Amino acid sequence: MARPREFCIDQALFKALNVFWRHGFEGASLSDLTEAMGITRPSLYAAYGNKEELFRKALDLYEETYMGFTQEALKEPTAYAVAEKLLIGFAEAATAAGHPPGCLGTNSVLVCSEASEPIREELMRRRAALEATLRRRFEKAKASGELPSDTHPGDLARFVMTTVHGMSIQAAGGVTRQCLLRVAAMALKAWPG
Amino acid sequence: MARPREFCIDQALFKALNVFWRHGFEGASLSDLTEAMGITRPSLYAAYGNKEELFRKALDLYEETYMGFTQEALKEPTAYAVAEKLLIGFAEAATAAGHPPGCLGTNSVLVCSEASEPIREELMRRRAALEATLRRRFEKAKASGELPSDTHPGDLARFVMTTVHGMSIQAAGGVTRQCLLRVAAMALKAWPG
DNA sequence: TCTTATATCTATCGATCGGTATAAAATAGT
DNA sequence: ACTATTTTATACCGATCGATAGATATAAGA
Repeated sequence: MARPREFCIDQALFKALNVFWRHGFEGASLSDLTEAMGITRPSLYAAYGNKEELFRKALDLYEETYMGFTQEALKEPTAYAVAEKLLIGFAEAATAAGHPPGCLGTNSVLVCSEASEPIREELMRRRAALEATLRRRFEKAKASGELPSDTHPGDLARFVMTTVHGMSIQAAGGVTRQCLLRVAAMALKAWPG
Repeated sequence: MARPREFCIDQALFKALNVFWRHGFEGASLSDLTEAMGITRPSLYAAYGNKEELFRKALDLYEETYMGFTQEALKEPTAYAVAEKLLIGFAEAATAAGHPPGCLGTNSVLVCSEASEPIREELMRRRAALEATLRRRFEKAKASGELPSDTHPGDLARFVMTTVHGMSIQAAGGVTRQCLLRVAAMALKAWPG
């Protein structure tokens, strides 16, 4: 009973996701976004709220679309397999064709002006959540005897996350998938036991 | 034979370095910079050129002041000791008191608007230079028999740099020095041989 | 003291930032 | 055909961006 929208919300959100991925939250201007999405500013605000909400929606879409392997990895039977799948998954996701290299989360998490602190904190929260999940998985493995009793699950989780973030930076700098996979394999050599 | 400058160029540059460190190149506005430096805009332009040149000068000062340990590390007698000193040095530098956490180079290298691409490329260049130096050091160690003959020096250098960059992100997120040192120790367990 | 040279201050530049008021265009229901 | 409702496009908002013009203040040399 009203004029229908002339663009597809999800399709335009994908375009926005790509812009954010490449330039980060602050580096992506509304002009960049609307041009890539093929819509005007008022359409963007009517459909998504504002730039920050658009970013959060893009972030959700990103996790659904590209980070699904993390939930898959956590289902692996052994802690080692979880870490392996996580590292390989990130190496592949950060270098996949069809989207910018690196990790959207990492790309916007480091520094920003004070105006974007809420976004930075949101990203840090999500990052910490994954690390905590990983730590709990490793605690379980330690309790079940899979990991040696002198293993520190928190350290192990942090080490895996450190490698993941490092790979994300390397990927953003143009390092190839093969190279990252070798980095992942090397990190796994540090596995305890 | 002219009016003397009322501020110390090096001292003000240190203030600018801190602002860039915390907010990155784009996230640091001229207002942030001049306020921290205690000078006005025209003074800044007269003394340093423009924002980009100021950043490069701050970057040089940063490497002199905080990254000296990398050159020290490269003088270590064994490849393992080089890697160890590099990892420990970064862990400590990224968490030292008196300046923002993390690494200035990493903080501005990830993403930016198209206007700051030159800065991004400069940082990537410096990063790649350190990795190449490291790789050559590991090649020497392989030739001399210190490293097993099936070792890939490029992979090893990339793995060390990946860990360093990952630690930088962790530090920027508030991870403590002790935690980072344990990450460094864990990474060294992957050492070949 | 007068000139010359540089530094500083105030005030502003054009461009761009994120965001919006307004009104025309397009649909569905009556 | 008319009304209600939503989307669209144009044109603009105040704020901030990096950068600078012009005038004033402060020194050294003649």
